[in-house]
Amino acid sequence: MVSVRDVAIAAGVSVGTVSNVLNRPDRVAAATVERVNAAIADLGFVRNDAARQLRAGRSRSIGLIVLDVGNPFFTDVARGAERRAEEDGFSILLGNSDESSSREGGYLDLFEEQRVHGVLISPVADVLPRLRKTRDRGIPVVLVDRQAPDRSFSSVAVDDVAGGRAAVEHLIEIGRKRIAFVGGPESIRQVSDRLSGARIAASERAGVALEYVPTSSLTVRAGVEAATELVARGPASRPDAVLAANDLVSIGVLQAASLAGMSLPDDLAIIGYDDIDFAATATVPLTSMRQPATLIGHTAVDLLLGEAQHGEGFEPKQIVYQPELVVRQSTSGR
Amino acid sequence: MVSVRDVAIAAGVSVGTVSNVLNRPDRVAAATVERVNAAIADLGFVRNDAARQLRAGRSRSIGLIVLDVGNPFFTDVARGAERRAEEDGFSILLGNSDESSSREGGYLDLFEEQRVHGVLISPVADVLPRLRKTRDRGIPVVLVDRQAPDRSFSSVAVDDVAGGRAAVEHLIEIGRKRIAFVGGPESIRQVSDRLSGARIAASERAGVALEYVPTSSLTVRAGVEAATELVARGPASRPDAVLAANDLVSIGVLQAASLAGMSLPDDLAIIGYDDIDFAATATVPLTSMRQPATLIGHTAVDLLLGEAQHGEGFEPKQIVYQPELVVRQSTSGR
DNA sequence: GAGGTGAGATGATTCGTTTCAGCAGGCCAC
DNA sequence: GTGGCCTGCTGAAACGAATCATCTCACCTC
Repeated sequence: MVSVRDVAIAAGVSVGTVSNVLNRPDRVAAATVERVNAAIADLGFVRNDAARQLRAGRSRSIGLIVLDVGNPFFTDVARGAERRAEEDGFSILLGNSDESSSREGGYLDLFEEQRVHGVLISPVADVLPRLRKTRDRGIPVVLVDRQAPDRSFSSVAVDDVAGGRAAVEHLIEIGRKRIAFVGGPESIRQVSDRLSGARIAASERAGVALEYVPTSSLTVRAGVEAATELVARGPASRPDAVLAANDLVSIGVLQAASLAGMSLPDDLAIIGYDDIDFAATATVPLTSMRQPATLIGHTAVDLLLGEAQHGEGFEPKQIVYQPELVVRQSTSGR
Repeated sequence: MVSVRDVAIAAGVSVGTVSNVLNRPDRVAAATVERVNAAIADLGFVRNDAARQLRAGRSRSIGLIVLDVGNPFFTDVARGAERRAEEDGFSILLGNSDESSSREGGYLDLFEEQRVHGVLISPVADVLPRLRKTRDRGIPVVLVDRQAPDRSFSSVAVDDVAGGRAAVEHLIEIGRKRIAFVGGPESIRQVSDRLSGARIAASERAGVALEYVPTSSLTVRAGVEAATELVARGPASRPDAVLAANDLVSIGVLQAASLAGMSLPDDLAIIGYDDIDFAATATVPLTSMRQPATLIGHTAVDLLLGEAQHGEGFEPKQIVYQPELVVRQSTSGR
């Protein structure tokens, strides 16, 4: 492996000069810059990032921990974050917790060891104490798609209570009375917030019943399982509408309901959440609550870099976007 | 920031002993281990990965560059890779080239600077010379979903020629004569291989015409655009079947065709490629060529770690899986 | 020609970890 | 009592880049 030292020897200068060529070429005479660059190309020199980081004290990476890489919502968040990070010469390390606390913890450990510039996280459950430790070690943390109850962390979120509420209000408007909320686990804030929004909307209207149908995760498979149980009930006790905690679950519900021969949305109206690209292309195009995924990622990195610059005593900021109802066939029947 | 040195002082031992507690606790007396661990917990010591790496000469990460993180096929590959890497204590750095050579190059630079343990890449176009350099620097490279024409690299791929061929044979079997292959750019090997497989199948049957409809990328949007142009033609010159280069494109085609009021699969049969989860849940469930995505990622890491251990003179291995036709409504009409 | 200036280059030092030759002291065998 | 051999621990030497106080020297001014 060739190091700055080798380059320095080859170019007939000192290591300090090579370093200057690399980092502040304006301080070096043009002829020297050229000579050093020639030596670099010649020897195939590649900077050792570990050495830079060791010296600098921290890395130029930002850790991002998401609940599920298989969910397009999160890949969109990641894409937004990456684009913003790129602007400032940072890169994103993507970690996938798969809704598991232990995997989440593993990534936090990893990111701390890497002396990451900051951490963006869509937390599984209550890792707030852990995150406080991380921040105490000097690593800024920004919550994604979730707010800290005590406002002690910066966050970029969408108003999930309002979203759950708007979704159920829409279902009520189209005449539905027996509504099921499908999703879980409740420990995920997105789930519990959307559920409580749904409950508020339902309680405001007489004659509307809201049932909570828990699932163990937010996947297509979980949606299929929950819906299979639902449609197996008699038509009388069966709900006439489903609000799913996210689009993956709603696609599962839709799949199971069609398979059981139900007519959509007549027998069952379905609303999803996130408005991923595939919602519009589903068997019956899905009504969904749209969230500005790319923007969320972008803003989160913004906040993080701001916090990283200001250092201590930075006032956490909470950003909340509003979701938007996108009506399609699964609730409008064309 | 607390270092091994601080821990050593706190525990009343030397730095060497702290390091041994961290890495080979069996060589240290039990009482000492305990004392050191207490000091670590007490001070909140976190290893500095940069320093470890600098010493070790390379990192415990593996770089993975994919063409599109938004494509579930690649997130499945990533998941498989991650699972396998985890087993040996490695982590995956995920880079998204978005089919852009310059972004791809950027990630390669980054990974080289990080002295990554190895690189898994689904290449955009002809980066082979560049990859050779990377390997010459001592970083093993494994191609994913693509073979090196000269077998100079290890690779894990799926037989795309066979896949394209099988797909078109299926279309011919169900009586289609005017087949369009939609996808691009051709510089992506997956596209050109699937296309040439398709051409072989078409040429073997008299009276079957195959048309190539290029797109600029492999996305839903690109599929919509291409299909919009196709359906605008008169029914006589319009194809009666489409093979899309991947599922995202096929979903776009399907969307545009339905919107234009075409009856599927009667007016237009559609086959996708990859069999992502969303293929089965599309407006009209999509026939698709299934690829073992998770297995591909798993195997790629396997090969990589093997190559990394053997060092020089490692004989590259080419692994080729066979795709599998999954017939659904978009070609069977229920 | 003395004194001053500043661009350009230098090289010792630093970051935190791992490694490894070597040391202390206890124990056993002869 | 000496030599040999453990076990457990030590401390200095790397790893590669960045920093910064310091030096050199060409050039300018009076």
